[in-house]
Amino acid sequence: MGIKDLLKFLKPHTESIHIKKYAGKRVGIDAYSWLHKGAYSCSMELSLNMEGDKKLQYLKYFMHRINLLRHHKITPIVVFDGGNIPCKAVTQDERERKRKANRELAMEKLKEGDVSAASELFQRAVTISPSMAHQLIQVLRSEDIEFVVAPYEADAQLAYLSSLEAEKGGIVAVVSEDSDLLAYGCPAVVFKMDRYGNGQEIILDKVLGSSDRVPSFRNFDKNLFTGMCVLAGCDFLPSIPGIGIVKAHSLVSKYRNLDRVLSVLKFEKGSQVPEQYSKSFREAVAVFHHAHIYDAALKQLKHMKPIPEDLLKSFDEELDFLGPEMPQSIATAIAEGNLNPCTMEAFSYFPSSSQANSTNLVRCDRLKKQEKRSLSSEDGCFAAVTSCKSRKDEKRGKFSASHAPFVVGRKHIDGAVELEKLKLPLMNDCEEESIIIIQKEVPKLPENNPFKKRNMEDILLKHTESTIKQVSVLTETESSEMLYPTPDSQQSVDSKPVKTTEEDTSVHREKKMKRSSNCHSSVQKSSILNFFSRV
DNA sequence: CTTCGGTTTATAT
DNA sequence: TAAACCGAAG
Ligand SMILES: [Mn+2]
Repeated sequence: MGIKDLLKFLKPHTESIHIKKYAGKRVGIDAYSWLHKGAYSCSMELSLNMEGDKKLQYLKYFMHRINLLRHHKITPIVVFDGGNIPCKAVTQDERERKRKANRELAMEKLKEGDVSAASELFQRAVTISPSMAHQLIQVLRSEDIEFVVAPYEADAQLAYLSSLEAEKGGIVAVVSEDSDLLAYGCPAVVFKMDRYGNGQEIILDKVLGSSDRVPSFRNFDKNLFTGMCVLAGCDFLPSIPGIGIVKAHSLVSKYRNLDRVLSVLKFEKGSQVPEQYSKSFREAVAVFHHAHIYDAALKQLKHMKPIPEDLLKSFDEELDFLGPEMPQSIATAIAEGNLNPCTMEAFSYFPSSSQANSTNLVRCDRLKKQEKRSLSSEDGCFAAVTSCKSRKDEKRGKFSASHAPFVVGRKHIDGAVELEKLKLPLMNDCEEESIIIIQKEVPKLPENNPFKKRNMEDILLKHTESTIKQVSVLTETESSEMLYPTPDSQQSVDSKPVKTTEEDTSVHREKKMKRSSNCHSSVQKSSILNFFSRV
């Protein structure tokens, strides 16, 4: 989980700041850290997919913070985690195992009638499902907030954005809880930002350049710093037994060269050093430098930093540990929030059960060209569209033409979902991989199924009436000083909804519509605005 | 002092 | 997505 003990170790190098120091700047947001925090306020509702809007409180939490930044004239860029990176698999499996255990315990307690014990356990079982992330994405779209879904780790994407000029979509700082960002070389990170905008800032160059603070990083460059992080133990590679952040730091400062540190370690620790350690070590460092990220200008997958020829050779041209490459169309569909990066299913507009994300309509599968994997037929799948390269293979396997009751191509799939909507220009990506779109049978839900009833549109429609008259000042940047007090003036922040007269309300509404006049349905938009303005 | 392995917290009323 | 915390052992 991040770099073990790094933040504690860097405590002397942190500075308490208020986020308003980034006024006028573009700042990256590590979406999952706020999503997780927000989910705590409604973990049971989410886990059980209960009726009502309480399970949407995580969205309100998130937007509250977004509005805090906007109030201070900061432009937030929200970055989501994407697919799972192979070398992190063990870390993630362990997390999921614990979550499931807690969830089952919670269900037991619930059966026993012990609600408070259950809800405590549900808190430990919270997961941010892709569906939840997608609901947030829809709100961000409606609020014209920039966002991007990273192909793999958000950390890497944020570090990449930090290396760009603002004009090219870059950011000057990142708000996150994750120490990995420093290992990725992020120049400025704000940790532990609270609801008032107070946080702990670490400037990497200050850390490396400072001469008077302890621990000292004299003679460290970013590469050595990253090496120290890996030695201390990271998500990709556990540390050698007995090595923590302190020893990692002293080894690196003593030898000022990672290869030398490794050979010293092998000599001193002997058999305690795993056989594969130095290879894994080099790979982990390479992830921090060359992870796969999305280049929004080129609209394609790239390495965070280009991989030098000799480094590539030293890995025998095998970069599988970075996660598979993907065609431009897929990377873009993921980045723009149209494709679930874990399942490769298209997001359906209507969220289903937020925790069990099972009713998406379309699935997009990638098959390596060479791979002779037989197309396993998932129950309920009945149709496929293939890209041009493999179209001749259509008769292959279970996906014969007779199973495909729709046009092969980009137009329509059986009338249910238009491919256009998915922004998947399938025909462009034939060399690398073939792409298969599978349509699942639309699940037949009973009329009283709560999953079906509770979708975003219902909720928004339902609340349009009640909220339209009660516009709070949360989305208004002018008169909201009292809601976002600066540290010195932060007494009563009980942000009660500001009662407005009918007159005021319509004025507010008009303002909002004007602001978003360039876009589609302003009715729905303003209902979303109002919904997340409610207090 | 440092590392290790476990548990608890993160919300908001 | 994680860090913080705490007692025990090296
Ligand atoms: Mn991370």
